[in-house]
Amino acid sequence: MLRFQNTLTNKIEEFQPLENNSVRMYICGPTVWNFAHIGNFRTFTFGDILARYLRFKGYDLTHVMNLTDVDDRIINESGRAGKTIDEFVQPFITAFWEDMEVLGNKRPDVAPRATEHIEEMIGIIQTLLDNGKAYESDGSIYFRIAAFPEYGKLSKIKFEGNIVGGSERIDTDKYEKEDARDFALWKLVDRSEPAGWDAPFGYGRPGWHIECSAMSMKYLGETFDIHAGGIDLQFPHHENEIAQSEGATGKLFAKYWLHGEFLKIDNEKMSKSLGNEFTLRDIIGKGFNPLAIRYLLISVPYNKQLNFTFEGLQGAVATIERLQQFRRLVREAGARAGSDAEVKALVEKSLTDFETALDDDLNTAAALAAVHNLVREINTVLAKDALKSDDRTAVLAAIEKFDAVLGVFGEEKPEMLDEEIERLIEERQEARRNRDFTRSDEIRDELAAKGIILEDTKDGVRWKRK
RNA sequence: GGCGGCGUAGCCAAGUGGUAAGGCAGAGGUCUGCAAAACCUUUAUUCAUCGGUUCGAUUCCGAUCGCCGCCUCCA
Repeated sequence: MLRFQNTLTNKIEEFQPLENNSVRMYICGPTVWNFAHIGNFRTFTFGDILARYLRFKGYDLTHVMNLTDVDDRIINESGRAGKTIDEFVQPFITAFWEDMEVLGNKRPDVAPRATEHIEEMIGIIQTLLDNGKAYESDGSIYFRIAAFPEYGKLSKIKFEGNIVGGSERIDTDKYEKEDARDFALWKLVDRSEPAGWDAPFGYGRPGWHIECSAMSMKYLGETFDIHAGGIDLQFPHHENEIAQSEGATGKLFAKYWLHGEFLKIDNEKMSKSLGNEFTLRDIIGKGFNPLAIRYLLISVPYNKQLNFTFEGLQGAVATIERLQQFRRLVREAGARAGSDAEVKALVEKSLTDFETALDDDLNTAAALAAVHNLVREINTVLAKDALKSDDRTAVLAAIEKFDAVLGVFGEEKPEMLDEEIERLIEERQEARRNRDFTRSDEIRDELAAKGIILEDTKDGVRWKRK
């Protein structure tokens, strides 16, 4: 029984799809104006785990993640570079999908771009104008929060006592609003500016939040199951999405809201000024295995702050190697026919524990513990050379299941031909038989330099790729 | 100032009103020509601090200290 901490209701709730077995999910994606940093990827990796787990549970999932390519920074930067939005943004979109792939995150079913959905945004804004939930002021269109009494239900924000405008903040919506809380749906711009679109209510560009309402409802319907994103989007972005969408349709927008917590670096907030803001590319550039990064990102449940340290990442590297080594050992185990009741029970228990953990609001830490427990127990059996063939099949099947959700075991990619390796190993064995350890170590070092690690066992030499 | 989260061994951390998962690192051992890998043993009388409730609290309540977040673009 899958349960989520629903940030809309602030309760742990049993997951109940709106329709039978199909689940529709929307995750707020990146603003594609630079290389995304490691904190972004924590959220997107959590989204991937969520999607994988829903499929693991047998749900028929539609997974949408948007690409924001139309905010002020993008417009300004592209204008400055003398490029169209598309020219400016395309390299970052390419880089983003490369990063996602390298981290093992699967592509969403639909990844719509804001600039390709201006028409849908205009449609929603027109509806809001028609039903009195939006108004025009100095040519721009604003959402009328006073006309949406439920405003604040997601973030539980109260406006009394909050720091309001005024201070050091420069109000970019410099036009007259009925209420300071009202937010822009459509901003009037001059035709001389780098980017703008024609709408019945004037030439301009969309406000900061309308794109997600437009794209989510286009691909998932007016009411869908899950809306997820980073905690920082809860207010105002998601709150405003609810206001716009429900204001336009009169229907519930999304049933479950899940928010991923922040990532800290060395117990400090990640920021440019502290010089601790790393892109995924920075970290991979330091030579870390992307799978280890993935492991570290999912080693703490999504709704807890994660303290990212390079010491911890180093630990994740060792852990990943242990998991991969485990799969190799199981695959290569010489097994006698049959099955052992105790081993069989171990495998079943680990699968049960794994699913119980993830059912509990996607507790990946506990799920990994279930994996590690099986690894340790089966390694003990392997050390006694006592794994039977049916159990070996069951263990490999369990690894497949774990990895369908976690994606941390990875797959090996050949760099050196197997025959070549086998030939060198044979030569080394010959040298060892002649007790020519100088030569044998030479060969071992040579192979190690090419990422081939040798292990001498009583049954012969085993090799693996690092 | 308003609202929220967190503080568990050297590090990353799960968790619960009934006596501390898991990983990394460390120590000792088995195995090995030496390694590597794997296995075994070992590493928190204690869960920021101080009070309170309770037969019993790390877990509930209050206070204090510290860290983080939202309220302003941001995953």
